[in-house]
Amino acid sequence: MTVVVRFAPSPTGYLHVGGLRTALYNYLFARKHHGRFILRIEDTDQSRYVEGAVENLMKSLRAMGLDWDAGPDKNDEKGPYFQSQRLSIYQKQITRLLETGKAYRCFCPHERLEALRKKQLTAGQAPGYDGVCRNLDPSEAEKRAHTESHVIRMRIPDEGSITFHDEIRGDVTVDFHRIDDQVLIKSDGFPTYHFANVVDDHLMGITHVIRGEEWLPSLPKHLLLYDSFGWEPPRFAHLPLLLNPDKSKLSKRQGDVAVEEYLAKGYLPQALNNFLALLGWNPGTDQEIFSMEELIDLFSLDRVNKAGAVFNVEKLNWMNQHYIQAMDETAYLKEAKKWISPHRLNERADIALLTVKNSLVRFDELPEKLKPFVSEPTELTEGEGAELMKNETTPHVLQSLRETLIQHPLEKPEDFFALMKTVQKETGVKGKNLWMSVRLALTGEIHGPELGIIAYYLGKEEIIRRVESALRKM
RNA sequence: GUCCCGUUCGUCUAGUGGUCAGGACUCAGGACUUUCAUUCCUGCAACAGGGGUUCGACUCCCCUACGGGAUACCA
Repeated sequence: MTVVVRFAPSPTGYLHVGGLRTALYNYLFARKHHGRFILRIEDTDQSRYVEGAVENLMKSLRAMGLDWDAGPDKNDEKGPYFQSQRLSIYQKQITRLLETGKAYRCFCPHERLEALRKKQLTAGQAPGYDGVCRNLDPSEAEKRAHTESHVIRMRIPDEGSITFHDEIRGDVTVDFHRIDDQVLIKSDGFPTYHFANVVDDHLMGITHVIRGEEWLPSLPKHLLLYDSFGWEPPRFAHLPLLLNPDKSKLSKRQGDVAVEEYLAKGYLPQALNNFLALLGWNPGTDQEIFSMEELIDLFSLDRVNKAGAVFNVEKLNWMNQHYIQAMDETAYLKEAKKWISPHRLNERADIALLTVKNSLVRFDELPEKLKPFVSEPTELTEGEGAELMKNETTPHVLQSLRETLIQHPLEKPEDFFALMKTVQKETGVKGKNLWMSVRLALTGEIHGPELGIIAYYLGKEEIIRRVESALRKM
């Protein structure tokens, strides 16, 4: 049997990191089993239509390297892959359920149900449909359907229970009387999630439904639907949720949740994938860094955790830094140059970029990290730097450096060390006093990359200019 | 309220009856270094509670507590 899985987001505007994790697990599972990975857009809620959301979703998915075998832009005989374009299919299928009495038309006005709900809630009862239209005469209902606004509900058995198997959670049992007569077709003719989902999963030949845990409680309804149709249900795996630091379901309010935002901050797709893969799954070894190939090779549903996982940015940061460090020079330089404006650096840009490579956590930090190279030192009036500049040896050091510089070459970073050696000999100043004076004169900062590299980057003339400027301020 | 799911260091996790409960992130200390960072070393830190079962429970069962999810003509 060929594995067929799907990622079925509703287009709400952007790709949520939780959604990405679900997509990733589906993708890994599909690739591992040489199966198919399908992208299906669940746009059955007309009121939630967001312009450009689907394009945006696909863009993020592509940026993350998750390619699908069929989807909105890759139609085939099982499509279309927009649920909003499959209305006739749902119409046809619901008829079967109506005919067998597994579903019925409900003409209850919204207001009545609303009031009913309220009453039930205040009475401390479980809210649910009271079944007024449950036993309407089908032919009578059929007639009314032409003129009256209505929905179609599924008929849940009055008694009994259902036990189902989840690949991650094991066997779960739910009583039928707990389940409401779920709406299948809304009054606007669109299907609800439950109906469209089951119909599409079956028609598209989905073999494994891998989705978030929030769907676990409604699985009985879905199973009942498969049963009503006489279809064999796929296997199900409900993934633990991604959590905020306070353990609630990961939400926008408590930090970034959009994949595009992480990308915009300079997190690498590989790092984000690696990080997300480990949030709820691990291969049982101490390994933490995985290529996509390794993840595909090692992934299995039975090693997915049951408990929710807090999305810990600290760990993601560490991982991203690791991935940046691991990039080869060419790849790094290519990426880094996307994050700086081209005119900020001189012709020795590469050495500056390479120098800050190991300290980068995210690429959006690049301009800040490059400051020691590009910024004009500002006058030091207070703080540790100002104190050091007041040091009486400082002017001597700078004078000496200026003269030495004129007489010696500076064609590579190492030349600067030789140069400083000379300054040390001539002034008798060494260690921190020597180096800090120069660092402050050149960058205006007490911290920064190795001075030899900064000096080489700046070049003789610029160094002399800055040294003289510093001397004038003293 | 009701139903469902869950619970190992602060966080991500390993662990499937006998372990000094392991690793990673964070944090602290140290080494290296002209500074910061990187790197390396060391350290702090956990089985929610109570009952069983067993010679023996983090591991199995039950209860409680806590957390989360679901209870929509949203997905």
